[in-house]
Amino acid sequence: MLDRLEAQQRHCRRDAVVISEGEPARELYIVQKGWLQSSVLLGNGGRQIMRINLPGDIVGLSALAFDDSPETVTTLTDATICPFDRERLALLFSEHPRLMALVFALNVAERSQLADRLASIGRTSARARVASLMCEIFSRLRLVNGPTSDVAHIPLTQEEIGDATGLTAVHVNRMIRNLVEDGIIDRSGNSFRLLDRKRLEGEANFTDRSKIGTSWLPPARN
Amino acid sequence: MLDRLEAQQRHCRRDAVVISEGEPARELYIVQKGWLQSSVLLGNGGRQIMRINLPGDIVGLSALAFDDSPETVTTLTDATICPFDRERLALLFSEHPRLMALVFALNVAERSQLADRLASIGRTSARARVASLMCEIFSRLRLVNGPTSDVAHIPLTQEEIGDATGLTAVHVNRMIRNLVEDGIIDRSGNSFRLLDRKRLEGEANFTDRSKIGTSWLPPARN
DNA sequence: CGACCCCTTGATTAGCCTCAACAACCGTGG
DNA sequence: CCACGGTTGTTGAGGCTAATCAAGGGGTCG
Repeated sequence: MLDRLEAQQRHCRRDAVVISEGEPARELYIVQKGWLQSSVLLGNGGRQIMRINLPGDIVGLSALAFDDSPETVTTLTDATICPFDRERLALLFSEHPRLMALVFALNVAERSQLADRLASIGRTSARARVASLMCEIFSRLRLVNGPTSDVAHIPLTQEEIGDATGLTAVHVNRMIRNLVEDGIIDRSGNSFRLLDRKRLEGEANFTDRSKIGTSWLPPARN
Repeated sequence: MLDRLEAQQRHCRRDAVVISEGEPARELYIVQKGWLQSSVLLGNGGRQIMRINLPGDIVGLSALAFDDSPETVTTLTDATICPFDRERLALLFSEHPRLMALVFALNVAERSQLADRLASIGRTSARARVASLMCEIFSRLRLVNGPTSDVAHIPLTQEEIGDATGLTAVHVNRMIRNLVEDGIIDRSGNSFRLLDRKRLEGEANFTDRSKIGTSWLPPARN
């Protein structure tokens, strides 16, 4: 059934706008390849990146509550996405309650990650915020690439890391070099290596939210 | 069906802990009366309030993804809540897809409100953050009390407003008096009156997320 | 080769935090 | 009834974190 949702493929190159803030959005997308980001623009010219979307993510769920999208979704790299419209999902709701409950659970988990980011930005230092973002990305990449990958190419400019953590690009730069100096991570270009995961997660106050419990789910229909 | 979820009632007095961060939580709650708040504690002693829960809210949805709750839920006033366990919701999933889709949509809307708060804290000034919280509360109270209520008793200490906006109590105090001085809101004790909604919402960069679209929902089963 | 983007670094500034003291209010118990 | 401690709100002074401003370097793409 999920495969059927991925029947259509759309290829996008870097910096393509998939969903535009304030405009009608009746489609959802499953990310199959590449990185995307969801963000909002503010009246004062600022931008806040809400989430980095990796392969396996469902993007555009807000179409389920609003006719017009509250956020912009843009590709960070060349990407392949699978569009389907929300009525398709309604069908899924009706016919496959167990699957739907799983999607619901994933959405709840995503909300928790957003909450973690909120706590990070609201109540921790710049260094901890950057560390937190790193933790989240590494943790989620482990789901995609396997549990041993402690080195990653992260296609984010420091400006974008700043927009995700509520900092300026200049200060992000200082914090990253700071973490490198202390031997917690290593970096060359956009490739990062996790040297001391314990310490990074400690400083970031990080909790892994990628394992979800499914024992409560309703049974499959047939 | 929803009435049946509210069959059991539990009365809690102020400052009661309903759900504890890190502890097993297999129950959900519908808020029937009173105010609650969801928050997390950080290693550095800080606290971040994620959401103010008002009557009509469903609290504890994170039980759908995690066996242990990622957040603490506490009453801000005496309150009446209706507990039901998550297997009940699984049943709802199976038998009433339309209703379930609606709950899903509500959860998505909640996520958008969280995202708005994130943008507010990450990218706007202290004054705008306080204004934003005010907007959200007034907007949601309008859903509960009718569209004309521009005066409200808000049972939050300035410390709590600070924990919701990522500020200190001291600075919250200054920002509130700031808004009062400028004739945007009025206050005596914890009673607030909205004097200039346009300006408050403008400064806060506020968008109302309480109206959700339901045209895509699957049909009712019978 | 030049234009542009991104990274890097230094100097200065501003916004919010910290610390501190006191007033107002509340529920409690004497 | 009042005394009391505890919580919350208020205000001022000073300090620190991160923003802003500015300049230059390196890489890439046309």
